[in-house]
Formats: sequence, structure tokens, C-alpha cells
Amino acid sequence: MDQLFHALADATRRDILRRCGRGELSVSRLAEAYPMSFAAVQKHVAVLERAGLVSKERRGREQLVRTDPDAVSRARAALDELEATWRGRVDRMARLLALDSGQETDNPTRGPAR
Amino acid sequence: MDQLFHALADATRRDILRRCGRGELSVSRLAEAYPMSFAAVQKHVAVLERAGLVSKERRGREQLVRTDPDAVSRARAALDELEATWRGRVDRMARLLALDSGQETDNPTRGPAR
DNA sequence: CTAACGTACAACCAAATGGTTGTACATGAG
DNA sequence: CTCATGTACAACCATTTGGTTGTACGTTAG
Repeated sequence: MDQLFHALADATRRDILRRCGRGELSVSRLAEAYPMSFAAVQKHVAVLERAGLVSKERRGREQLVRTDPDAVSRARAALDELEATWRGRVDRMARLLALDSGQETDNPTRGPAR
Repeated sequence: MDQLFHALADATRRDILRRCGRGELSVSRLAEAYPMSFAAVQKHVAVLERAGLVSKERRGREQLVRTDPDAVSRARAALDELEATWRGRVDRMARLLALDSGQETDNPTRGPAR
């Protein structure tokens, strides 16, 4: 979760997600679009990749970047859960949808946060 | 947007959001719940506040923290927009909903059009 | 009034971020 | 083969982050 939201917390990375949603793009092509060095874009892609938002696939000497739609859905689901909590819906929903099965609880209360 | 997602990219802060969704809590009460100093929690609350996720209200010598539901909705909307983009729905939706009016474009590019 | 409580804020520190440049190495084009 | 292209990665730097402690200040309880 941390990595997911952190990856989304940068305008350049969000833009990369948009661009690579429609059709895959090589890192070089991406880099041409931004006012920063190739290496910097490479790092942004790496952050997105670690967060599972993007996957790379080699084609010849190029590395094609493709966004993973499911990852964003995961982030959205997390926000939904958060929203549901303070709307008091969480208890009802938990029972109705049996969310307790595998839902990430994400509670740092008893352990170190970082 | 950056601040919003950045604020969400920390387990402690997300937990604070949950706790302050149901009923307001003073910063001291919050601090008791986490394995860190009062000042650290204070900073986390400040980050949430800057992101507009939370508002503080003074009651006597206490400072009550309350989550703003609309802010999370904003984040969710941003993700929806992102998701819609690479599903090819964006063009259709843009026209249908006239998103071009005031919607935050969030595009750091100076290069070729998107 | 005085003491304890809740808060604010500054100073400091280690680690992570976001950027740079430079170098090395495959791979495809000519 | 040779060279330009696309990538990877290390080293470096300034700034931000997330945490600490310490100090100061207003407010409430006794």
C-alpha cells in the first residue's frame, strides 16, 4: 500500500501511467516526453514497477512499459475501504461481503510503522 | 494531488484517517495509539491537514482531529480518471461529461500532445 | 495560584527522494 | 564489422521525510 500510494504521489509518474495505458511505450519514448534526463524517467518507471503499477517487457533492445489496470483498482479498493470505515458501513459490509477473508487490514498500531 | 497521495502513502496516516473518521480525537489520544513520540504524530496530522484530508478544531486545550470524507472522494475520483484513461473510455467520457471544463489535467509535459 | 495537561515549534539526525552525470553493455541498423 | 540506439547502473548531490529531544506557551483541574 505504501509503495502504491507513494508511486501515485508524483505528477510525472501519474502521467506515465496515463501514457502507457493506451499502448505500450519504450522507456526512451517516455523520456522524450519529459523535461528530465533519461535516467530520471528510468527511476520513475522503476518506482511504478516496484508498486506493481507497471510491468516491463523486452522487445529487442527496447523495454516496453505497460500499466497494469488491476493495480489501480487495488488502490481504489483501499480508498473505498477507508471511506467505508468512517461512514459506519464497514461493519455491515464486512458481514455482508465477508470481507474478513483476505482483506488487508493495514494496521500499524502494535508494530513499528516503517 | 501530490500531497493527497503522499499523505495516503503511510500506514500510520491511513490509520489516523480511520480512527478520526468515527468521532473526533485529540492529538494526544491519537499519539497514545502509536509507538512514536507525540511530536511525530503531530507531524503526521500536519501532513494530513496540508493534504486536506483532515481538519483540526480547538476545544479548550485540546485539538480535535476530524477526517474530511470529501478529500478521500477526491482521491478516488482521480484514480477513476486514471483508470478510465487506459480503458479508452476517456475520450467518450470527456465529451459526455465535458470534463475539459475545469478538471485538473495534471500534466507536467511540455512535449508532444498526449 | 500552581501544577499538570495538551499543544506548538525549533533544532537536529539518518535515511529516502528526485534529480544529475558518467560509464558499461546489448542489440539492431547500415 | 562498426556505430548509433536503448538500457542499466553507480556515484554524487540537494532537498525532503520521518523520527527524535527540548523548550515554550496557553488552558484547565485542584
